[in-house]
Parts: sequence; C-alpha cells; structure tokens
Amino acid sequence: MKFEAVTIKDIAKALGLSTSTVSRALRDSYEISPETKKLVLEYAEKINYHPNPIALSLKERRTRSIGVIVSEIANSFFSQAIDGIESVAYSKGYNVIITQSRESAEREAINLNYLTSRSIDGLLVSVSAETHDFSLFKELYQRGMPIVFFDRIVNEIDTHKVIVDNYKGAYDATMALIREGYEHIAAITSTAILSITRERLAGYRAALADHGIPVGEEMIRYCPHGGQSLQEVQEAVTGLLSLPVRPDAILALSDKLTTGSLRVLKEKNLRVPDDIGLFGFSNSDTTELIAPALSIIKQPALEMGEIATTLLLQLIESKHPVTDFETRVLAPQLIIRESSVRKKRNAIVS
Amino acid sequence: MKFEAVTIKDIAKALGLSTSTVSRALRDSYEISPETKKLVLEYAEKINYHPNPIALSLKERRTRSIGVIVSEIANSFFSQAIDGIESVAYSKGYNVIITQSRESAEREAINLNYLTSRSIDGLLVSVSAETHDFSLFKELYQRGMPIVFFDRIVNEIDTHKVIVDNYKGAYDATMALIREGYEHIAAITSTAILSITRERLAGYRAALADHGIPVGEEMIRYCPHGGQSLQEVQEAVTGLLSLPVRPDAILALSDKLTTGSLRVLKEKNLRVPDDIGLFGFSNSDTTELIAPALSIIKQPALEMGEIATTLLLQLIESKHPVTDFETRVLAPQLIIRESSVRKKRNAIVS
DNA sequence: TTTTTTTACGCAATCGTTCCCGGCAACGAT
DNA sequence: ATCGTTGCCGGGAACGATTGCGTAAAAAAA
Repeated sequence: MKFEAVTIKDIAKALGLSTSTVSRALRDSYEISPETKKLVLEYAEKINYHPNPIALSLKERRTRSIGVIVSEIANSFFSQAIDGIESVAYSKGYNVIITQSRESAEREAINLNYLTSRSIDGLLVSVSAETHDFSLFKELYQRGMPIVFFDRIVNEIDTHKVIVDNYKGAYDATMALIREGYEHIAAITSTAILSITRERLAGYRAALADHGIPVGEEMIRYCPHGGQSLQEVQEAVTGLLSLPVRPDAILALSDKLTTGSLRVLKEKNLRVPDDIGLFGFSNSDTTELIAPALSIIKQPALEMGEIATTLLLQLIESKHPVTDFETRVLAPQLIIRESSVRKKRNAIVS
Repeated sequence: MKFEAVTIKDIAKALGLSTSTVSRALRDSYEISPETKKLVLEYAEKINYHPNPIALSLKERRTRSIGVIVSEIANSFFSQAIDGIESVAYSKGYNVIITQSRESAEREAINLNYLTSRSIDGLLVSVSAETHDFSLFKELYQRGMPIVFFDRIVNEIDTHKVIVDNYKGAYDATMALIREGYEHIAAITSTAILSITRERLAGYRAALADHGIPVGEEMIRYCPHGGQSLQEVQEAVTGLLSLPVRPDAILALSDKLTTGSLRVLKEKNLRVPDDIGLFGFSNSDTTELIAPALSIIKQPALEMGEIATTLLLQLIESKHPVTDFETRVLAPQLIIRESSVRKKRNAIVS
C-alpha cells in the first residue's frame, strides 16, 4: 500500500549531483549552469517528479489549505457557497477542508480544534445557531489565525466579513406581504443571537413599523436548532396559529424554516397563499417548482463564497499584518412568486 | 501572521530533557520513568502542546487525509453522500478534501492530479459523465493509491465499490408507470458510458420487455452533460414530444434530469401526470412539496458515503495488500407520489 | 605569471517528530 | 571486587525540501 517515492535525492543520485544543486536547478536558480538545469529538468520530467508538499509545508510553515466551518453541507445555501469557496481556493493552489457543525456549538468547537490541529493557514466560518460564546474564535484569531466570516458573522471580531443585506431582504419581503394586503405578519427564525436573525428581524420590524403595524413579540418564533428538526418548526407554526389574532402570513428567515413552514402548513391543510401567505429566505433550486411557487429572498451564495475566499487568501498571503478590514454587503435577490400573492391568478411561472 | 510554535523542543528545553525523552514520555513509552512522564505530560498540557501533523506526515509518509471527486457539491445526492463521508472520516481522524468535476473529464483529471500531488492517502470517486478514458484512474490505482468508487463506478478497476441497485430502481419505477397504464414510456439519461446509465437503462428495458412493450431506441435520450444545463434537457424532451408516437410518460435517470424534465414539461404547459407521467431518480428533499409531488427513486446517499469511506479506510489502514474486493449494493427507495399516478385523486401527501 | 573575480556546485543546518543505538548509573549475583 | 542486568535517558540520523555559506576551478584582470 505504499505510494510513489521519487524525491530530489533520487534525481541527485542518478545524475551524480548534490540535492542542493538539483533543488536549485528545479527552482531555476541563477547559480546553476544552463546545461545542468536542462539535465535535471529533463530527468525530473522523465521520472515524473513532483515536490513533496508535506516537506514544503514543514519548511515553510504553511499548508496551503484552508478550513471551512458551516452548519450543514447538504443545505442549498452552503453547498452553493462551498462551490464558490472551492473554485477560488483551487485556482490559487489551496485546498479546502470542510467541516459541519450541524448547528451545535459543541461540534463547532470540536471542528475548530480539529482544523487548527491540522495546521490550516486560514479559516472560513459561518457560525452555528447555537453558538453563544465566541471566545474560542477570538482566542484563535488573536493568536494569529486569519479568519473570514460569511453569512452568520461575529460582530465582536474585527476581520473581513461577507454578508448579504439581510435587513433589506427582510424589509422588502415584509413590504411585499404588506402590499399584498396581509395584516398580521408573523416571523419564524432561528436563535436570537445569530447575526442573520438580528439583522433580518430588524428589517421585518422596520417594515411593519413604517406601515404603522404594531409588532407583537408573540408574532416572532425562535427555533433553537435552526429548523434542523421539523418538530421545532411544527411547534413554532402551531404556536402562531393558536394566537388570539391568527397571523395571515409568515416570513421565514432561513432556508430550512421556509420549506419547513410550508410542510407544516400543508399538513394542517391550510392553503397558501389564500389562507396564509408565505415568504422566506431560501437558496433551494426547486422553489419555483413547489406548489405554491415560493416567494423567496435568495442570497448570492456562490459569490459570497468566492469573495470570502478571496479576502481570506489576501489575509493569508499579506506580508504585513492587515488592520483595515472590510465587510462586504451583497444585495439579496427578491423573487416574488405565488406563495405571497393573495388573489388567485393563473400560474405564471416567473 | 505567524501562528503558534510550541514544539517538543520547547518542552525539552524548559524541562532540561532531550527531545527523545519528551517524545517517548508523550507516547507513554516504558523506557521513561513515571515521574518524568508526569512532568512532561503536565507541562505539555499546560502550554497546550499539540504534535505537528505535518512533521508526522513527513515521517510516517501518510497525511491522514482523503480526497473526494464528485461532479457537483451542490447536488442533493452528493451533498448527502459527502455528509456521510465527512462523518466517518472525521471520526477516524481523517480529513476530507473535496473537489468537483462539474461533469467534465478535463476538470476531473486536473483534480486527480491536484489531489495526488497533495499526497492524500486514498481517494473516493464518483466519475464525471464525460469520462470515457479511465486510464488515469487505472494508473494511479496500480501505483498503489487506494480508491473506492461510489455511485458512478468504473467496472474495469477491481476495487471496493458502493452502489445502489440501479437496475431494480429503474425496473420498479418503470413497472409502476406501466401498472398505472402508461404505454409509451421514454427515458432521459446522461451519457451512455456511465455505469449508472447502463444499469438503469437495463432495468428500464427489462421492465418494458417483461410486459411485452417494444423498446424503441428513439425513446431514449442522452444528455451528454448530465443535465448541467437546462437546454440539454429541453432538447431531449422536445425531441421526445415530437416523436410519431408521443411518449405518455418519462423516466428520468438522475437528479438534475428529473427536476429538469418537470421544468420543461411545465414550460410546455403539459399537465403532469395527466398529459404525461414522470418518475425519476432524485435525492432532493423538496420533491414532496413540488407540484405535482414527484414520484422518485431515492438513493441512500448518506449511507453510501459512510460505507464507501469505511471501505476506503480499511484499504488504507490494511497491513497486507487487499485482494478481496466487494461491491456493496444498497436498496433504492421507491416513493410513489403524484407525478406518476394518472387518475386524479385527492392529494394525499405520503 | 600572479591575483582577483566569477561561475558552479557541495556541505550542512533547518522544519518537528520518531526511533535506533548507545551509555551510564545502580543493583543484585557471583 | 567484578560482572551482568535493568532502568532511564541522550545523541543523532532520518523524512524531503530549501538555503546560507564555503570553496574548487575557470575566467578575467593585474
């Protein structure tokens, strides 16, 4: 089960040179005569020599690999983001090590430990819904590990961040519901500490306030595990429906919650959008095929992954310590389809 | 931008010992006195020592990381499989390096090169739809790289493989369509060389044959890029619909093709399942929400990833060369919903 | 011809760790 | 008093590559 062996020593031995000479020849050093270079290069090519990246890592104290922590790979938003991360990383010669927290702070900590013990050069993080304590990240960051946050960011840590304009996304979606005549708009979201929750709720609240609609706190339901289990969503929706003033629309603030809410509403035989409207954040690529076609706020996930990776690599490869950090805010895409449009009309697939 | 430094040398220096002693103490060697061990272990704990995995890799000639090549991460089947791969790998202390071929043989070759040059210990592969030439894999495999294929396998290479009973899946789905009264059942698939295409088509053909239905080759359409672009699917479906005997049902043989076909049928204002039935392979988790609720053949993707990884790690960690290989065949799950059930009935969400 | 400079290469240290080989006490046995 | 043992530990060579420094021979300058 051994695999390959050809090293610089083999070349040196075969050609009667020293390893230093071979190394320099391969790196095209000026100290090596053209003939020797040619000799070495041709021989290296012939026996299919490739420098051992492990040895290089040891010497240069860098691994050319970056770690990624997301809550779940099999989630449209994250798999699209990883897509972007991967393409940028590989094009620059880095590889990507992916871990998932499954919305658990504990697993997140384990992954963090694992990744750093594997000596990565930098870290891309979208924190879990459960994470209340950011001290692990802070500590790591202060010890010099380059970190870029995306989507679910940590405000207390001053580094590059990539997000979508969550406030605007939620504001516009709520506006769309209001314009459609919905009056009692509820919100379902994951945990309250999450940056995306705060920003999106703020947009939701602002839109209601701007229209003189009172914002009842009972209209906001939190799913501690981000909708990982349907039960969580069931409880949230059921709670909303049993309110004195029953909501006539739901704004779901993340991917899993959007489809989850629809599932529950269908179970309860409620017609969307007539009995109750639905608008939600989602990056699933089948939302238009769903009945009713879902109105969604879509994030440019791929682009976010690309940008985050580009920023991280800048951080990693910068000679001087970076002190000037930026937060890239991308525009969400609002797609209004059937689930938020009250009056029945012919299904015009947008 | 430097990150941590604490090595075995630091411990040795601080404690007035040699590096060999410290190393042995940490590895709990019998040659070290209990007091020294205690001293070393406590100090190591105190200064938060972690062995440098790079140095170990160099010494042990193994990296404790495995490479993965799939066609697309943001595809339900693969993201679920990766989920399984990840969980097994991490539990055994391996990390996972993921690459995607995007159904291109060229990108696949590049990734293959990249992964091997990063010295991975083993490889998990689901080949791209375009790959005609398996010589790169063969060569690599013969040079001693452990490889396990899953889903889209390479029959010519004798190693562990993990698949689903594609024949049965397609056979049963076709049967279901026949039983429902559909008479002209077409098939849409990706390239013909792909193992899954061959197996699934065989099941499709057998079911038709068993019912005395002639199998017209014009009823089978191939999408060279596996449905990566909708246009491909559009052409396939349009071709089918303009046939002298118009098909009254479509069997889609992969994830992208199933939703793609539905998209095209909707564009053409055809009612599913009344104008035309649809059954397809899919691992998307929103198929039941789609209108009409899709009848699907679902693969146990997570389990496939887990098994493939377990087998690969066995290969990697085996002392003796393995010669006895197995092909694990898992059962697909047939979920019959609305898209393949002709007569209208109340939407009973299964 | 002698001295200086240039050219072209080798030696050895380094990265962090493991492990083979020795070595030196202390101890019991002869 | 001498000889093996045993217990504990250090020196140093690997693993594969880079790189500062030293130096022979060849070329240029004196």
